[in-house]
Amino acid sequence: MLSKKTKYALHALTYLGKHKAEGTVLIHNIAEEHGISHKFLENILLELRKAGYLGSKKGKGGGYYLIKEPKDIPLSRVIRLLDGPIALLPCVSLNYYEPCAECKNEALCGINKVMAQVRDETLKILENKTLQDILEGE
Amino acid sequence: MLSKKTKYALHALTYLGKHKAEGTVLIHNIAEEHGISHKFLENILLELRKAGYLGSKKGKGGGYYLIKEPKDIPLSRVIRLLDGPIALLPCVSLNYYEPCAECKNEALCGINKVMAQVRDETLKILENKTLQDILEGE
DNA sequence: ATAAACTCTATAATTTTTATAGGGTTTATA
DNA sequence: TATAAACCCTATAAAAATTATAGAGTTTAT
Repeated sequence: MLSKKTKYALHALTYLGKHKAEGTVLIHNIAEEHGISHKFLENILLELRKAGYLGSKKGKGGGYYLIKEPKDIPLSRVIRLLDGPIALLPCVSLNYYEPCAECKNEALCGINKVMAQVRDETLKILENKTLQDILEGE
Repeated sequence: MLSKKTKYALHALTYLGKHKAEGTVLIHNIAEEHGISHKFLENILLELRKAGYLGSKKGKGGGYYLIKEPKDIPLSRVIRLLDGPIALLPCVSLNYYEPCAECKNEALCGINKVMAQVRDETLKILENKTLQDILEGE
């Protein structure tokens, strides 16, 4: 399951996508719309900005806005940013690889092999679904 | 990512599949092979037995053994049993459904729609990979 | 009778996630 | 140029979930 962080990030991105015409949007408005803690959401938007998905304007009249096209924001990226690996095991993660302590030899591990396949097929799904798809469903 | 519980369950099932000829296998042997806590693994094997994957023999000379064919143990089942939902959000879980607090109307939620598609496609993957596939990779 | 091995439930320890707090910086505008 | 609005940043607290342990049953081969 996705963490609340990732879920809220998706809500925020969706909100920003829908309100693109308004220029900037306040954290406050997004938080209120979904009943999310303002401060918690603040941290999430900060991460999304640092990762290059959002721009911000400081000071009075400021706010956040999308700086990427919705079609260029795949679920895979948002999930990796906020939740970490998409792979089901650390030993097959492309971006967060770590060996599994209980496994003596990865090359001889059937679980490793199958999970690498699962990862590849899962990635295909998550790379092909974008914010655009979410927006089209609203 | 899978919890250690699920990961250890897969190791245990694999071990039991490989040692099918021996009749029963001791918790101890599996735990030692992978450096897993005996007691922790004990709880996991208990769950697998209650779920109908394993049989056990009590008393001296007892142990665990597979009672399902490896091809009839899909990853989806093992994951659901030990880790819970496969869906990325509670609002699209088939087996563990719960509404999302921050969502006013599921029918109008683009995230919900996309995640239902992701769930369907992910399930296809996890229902088609079985213990058999793992065993063939060892 | 005894020891081996699974059964079951409770609880403790650890880690991760979620949430809050509060001072800092920037900027529009009166 | 003072002020208030709004994002910036880091630290810490609270809550929840995961991981691990404990210990008293029960069953069974010998």
